[in-house]
Amino acid sequence: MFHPASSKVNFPQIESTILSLWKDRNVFERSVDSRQGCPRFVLYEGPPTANGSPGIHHILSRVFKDVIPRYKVMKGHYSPRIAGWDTHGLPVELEVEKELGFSSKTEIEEYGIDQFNARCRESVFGYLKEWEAMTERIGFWIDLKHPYITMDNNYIETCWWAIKQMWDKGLIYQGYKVTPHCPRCGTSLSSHEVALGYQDDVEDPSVYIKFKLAESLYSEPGFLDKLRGGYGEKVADFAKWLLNLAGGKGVYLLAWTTTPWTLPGNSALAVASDAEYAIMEVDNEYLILASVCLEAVGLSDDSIIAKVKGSDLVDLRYEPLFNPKEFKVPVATMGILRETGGPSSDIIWKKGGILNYPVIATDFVSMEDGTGIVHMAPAYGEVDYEAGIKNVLDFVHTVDLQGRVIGTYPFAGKFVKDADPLILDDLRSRGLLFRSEKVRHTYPFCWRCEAPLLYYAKQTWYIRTTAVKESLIAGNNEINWYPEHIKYGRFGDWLENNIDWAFSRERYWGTPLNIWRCESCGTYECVGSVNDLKEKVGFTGLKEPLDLHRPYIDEITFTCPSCGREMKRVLEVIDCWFDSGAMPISQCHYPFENESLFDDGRFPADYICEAVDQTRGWFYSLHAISTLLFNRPCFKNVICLGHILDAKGEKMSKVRGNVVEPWAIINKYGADALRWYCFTASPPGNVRRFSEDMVAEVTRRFLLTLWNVYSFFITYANIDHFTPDNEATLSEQSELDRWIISELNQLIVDVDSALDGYNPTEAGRRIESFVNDLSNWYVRRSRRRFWKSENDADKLSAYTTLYKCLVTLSKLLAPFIPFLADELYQNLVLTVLSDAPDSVHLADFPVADKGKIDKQLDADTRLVMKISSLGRAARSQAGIKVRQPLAHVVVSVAGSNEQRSLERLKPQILEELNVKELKFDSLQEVTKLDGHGYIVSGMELGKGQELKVPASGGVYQVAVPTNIPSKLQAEGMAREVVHRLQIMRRSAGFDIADYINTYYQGGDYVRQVMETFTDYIKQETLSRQLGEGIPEEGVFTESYKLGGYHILLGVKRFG
RNA sequence: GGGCCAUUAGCUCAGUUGGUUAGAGCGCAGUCCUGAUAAGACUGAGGUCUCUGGUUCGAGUCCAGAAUGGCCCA
Repeated sequence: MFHPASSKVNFPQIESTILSLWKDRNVFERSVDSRQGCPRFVLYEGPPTANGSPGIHHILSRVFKDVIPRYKVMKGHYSPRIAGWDTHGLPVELEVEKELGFSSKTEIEEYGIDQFNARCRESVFGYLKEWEAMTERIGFWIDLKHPYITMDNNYIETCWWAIKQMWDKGLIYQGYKVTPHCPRCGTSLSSHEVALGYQDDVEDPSVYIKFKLAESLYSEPGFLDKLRGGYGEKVADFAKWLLNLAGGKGVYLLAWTTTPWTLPGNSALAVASDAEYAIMEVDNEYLILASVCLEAVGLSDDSIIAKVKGSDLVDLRYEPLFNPKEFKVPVATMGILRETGGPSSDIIWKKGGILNYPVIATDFVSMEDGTGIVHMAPAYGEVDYEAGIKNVLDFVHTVDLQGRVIGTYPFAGKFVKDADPLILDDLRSRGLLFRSEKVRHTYPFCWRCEAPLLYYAKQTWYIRTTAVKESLIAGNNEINWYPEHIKYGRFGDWLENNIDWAFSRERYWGTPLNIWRCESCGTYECVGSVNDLKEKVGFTGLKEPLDLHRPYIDEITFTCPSCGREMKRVLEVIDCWFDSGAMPISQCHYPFENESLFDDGRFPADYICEAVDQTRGWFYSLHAISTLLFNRPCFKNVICLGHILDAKGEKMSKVRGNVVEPWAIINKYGADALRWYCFTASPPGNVRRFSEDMVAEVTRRFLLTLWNVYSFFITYANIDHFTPDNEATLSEQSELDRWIISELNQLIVDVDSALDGYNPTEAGRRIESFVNDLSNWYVRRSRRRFWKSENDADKLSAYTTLYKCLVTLSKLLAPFIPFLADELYQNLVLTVLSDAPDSVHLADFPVADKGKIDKQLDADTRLVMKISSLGRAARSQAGIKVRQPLAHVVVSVAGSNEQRSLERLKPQILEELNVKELKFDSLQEVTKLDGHGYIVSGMELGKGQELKVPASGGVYQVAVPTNIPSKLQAEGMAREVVHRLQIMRRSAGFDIADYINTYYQGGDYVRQVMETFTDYIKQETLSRQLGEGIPEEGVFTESYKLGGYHILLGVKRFG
């Protein structure tokens, strides 16, 4: 006996039972261990940042991570799966800062780095629990007991080893560059972090500033001669000409900017040599700007006094808007670089500056926006900085790392964005602000704290990924991407445009950068392991228990091998993307342990899966580190998921309040429903709109259909005491059974190949369509076979067939909906076969018996369905219920082959359409029957009732007769009576297998029908007796009017 | 400004190398069937396959351009 399976089902409840069953029997561990010695299948878990609750998008990626290894295990692979947690980095620090109410690095340092990091460590564990609970609940099988944790000493040590490898290959360097800097977090961001934080439609000032030509300078005695000597005839003559032209009126160069706060740092103006510039007279002043920009700036051609080339303007001098000397900010002159031989190029700049304020020529001057004259602040722009080096400009820092204006400016102490209006006011009061507007554009913000990023020149550590660019690209060629377009699209493009990885962070909670520097002579050393460190001469400061984090690591010093003074660690920690990208080796503490990593199949991974935002995140950091260290990719296959939006197609965010709470969905519909939705609702690479309705729909459409088939089977199998017997060979298999078995084997082939090709969506949809056929054709057409009283070979065949389908389905579905699949398996298999594996997840994946695939039969059955569908339509049009038997139908098909096919499967059509005979005729003849005693359904009639005969195939017409012989009318009446009695049985609360006595009262016609069909009625309704006259007591009665005749029916439980 | 993806019924999605009348599910209206009943069948309404060109005997499908949306980059 199987355990009863009610058609009323509570999936979440079933799932909780299965969860405890898995736990009790250690099913996950055993599913892994039992495959030891088999070929490996390796999943790398991209570690989630454990500082927030898991969202619906995490569930999406986790179930996609789960389905493939589950499948591979059932296919005979050994697949230990190690969980991982990303514990470092700004996200964690920010959470703690929020708790403590901090808003700057100073506060953290006053609080104490040791305490601060201790809280970070704690905060990470706080979220682990919820993640573990969710992971378990959705059936994501991964070893949560032995996860890799990026903050573990061993993990850090491997990262150190990796950095040391790169250091030894000369791939690590320190650059003085302009980097995107977060003034709140006080650190630079890498380009992939910047990519995470662009915001559209940001409002910024759009201002046009007048830079006054340095007339006073030019009028100094002897200056022009000096110019002539230093810069040549042309420069001096042009200046002289220009001043004469202006005739004492002010001459201004007009420049445009959206960042007024950089104006005090200005030290040059750039023009395009080849462009034409116009000298305009406006309001009794002279303005210079590019001719093509006149219209955009709102100036008319009429005011043009003269036109010159950009190259003419080069080396003109102008007056600073704010003289740095006056406001006491540091100034240096750029351009003298000294190679120190170390990893860093020290830059020796002349202090004090030249303060010459020249016009320079560059090749990046845009004519799209602005005036064709670009304001240059070498400290606050990448191109500005490079132009500064090239043209020996002054380098003026007017802002500190918190983004506050320094010096003695009237707006000193303000955050740059707040200083903007004050700076503009100041300029306006001096008549230097030509126009001030607002612009909306895209601007980068910190991906965590949303502070506007400032481009800021400072020293940063880089990994020279550009050195291995060709290898990065070559390695990518070996990776299978799903969807495919990512490979040479988003990811490939990113590699083609590779730039060095700025990987140091001036922060606290992260893997400390393992570089020590002698403050005295500037010698650098990179330390590759804890032992390396301990062996250093003069080593000091290591405390037990070992903690490689700041501040403890900062206290470790050793003796400089060059000068004998003290080596101290540089203060940076590393980008947490480096942590996660190093996981292939760091999770194993390679090479300090697990040296066999590369020989035993643990590297590279067979499969990884994350959302598309990881293209420049984890996908890249994995690929970069692997290529830098081993010159090969570390993953073979990757599914790249699209983002999840809300039901309206809007991005989910806490601010909008449209975030889906995964627990609510799971508690209501169950994890399987959510999983099935994730797999089948839309292709994984696409953006998807999530809504609860969709989960409800897959539950109804698929899970409940499957459950109904299962529950139907259990109900009848128990009534008939059916016991599956694998040994039994079925001699007398019906066409229907052979068909569904053929479809089943085809399904196995298709699902296997789809999963093998990393396409769970296709696989799932195939299963859906099979279950639909199974339910709506096989079971529907087989109902009578299960219901009939004889236990004959046909009935046994039906049970055996449906059993086979359900058991196979449970195995095919195991990777997708692990709970329901096991529930089915437990009851269908384990209750009868005690020596079977005790979970479906320990079973082998089904193997197709291709010999049982009969494509002809499949096609023929499709034809039967098609003809039946047309027949039902014709009946419906004729208004004749299916319960009313008809003498025959006339059918036209494409040819004699199809006719033979239908003949063979005739019983299915006769029963489905409730007719006694199947007749064939030509298309034309069948069509003519319409309206002449028949209703015809099938091909559309074209205009003028002319049949449009297609060139080939699909010529189907079905004609049903509209007049019904009295004999058949009586039979229809009998079927109607059976139907009513069945409803009454149920209303009376009888069990499905209860025997009853049946009574009736009616006129002569009723009596005649009841007598003629006594046996039939008794058999269908499990009646021991069928008698006229209703007894007084204990009988459930109903009266009906059937076909114009009154009838009173009564049922009573037998015995 | 550049790149990638998407656009097919009210919604979610199929649509094979170009080939007869573009499909399914949900939803809506109606009818039917049913001891699978929290299902099922049939019918109906609902489509300028985003648009404009081009290639072709023939384009939802191939090519070019545009629009809208999403993502990524500058």
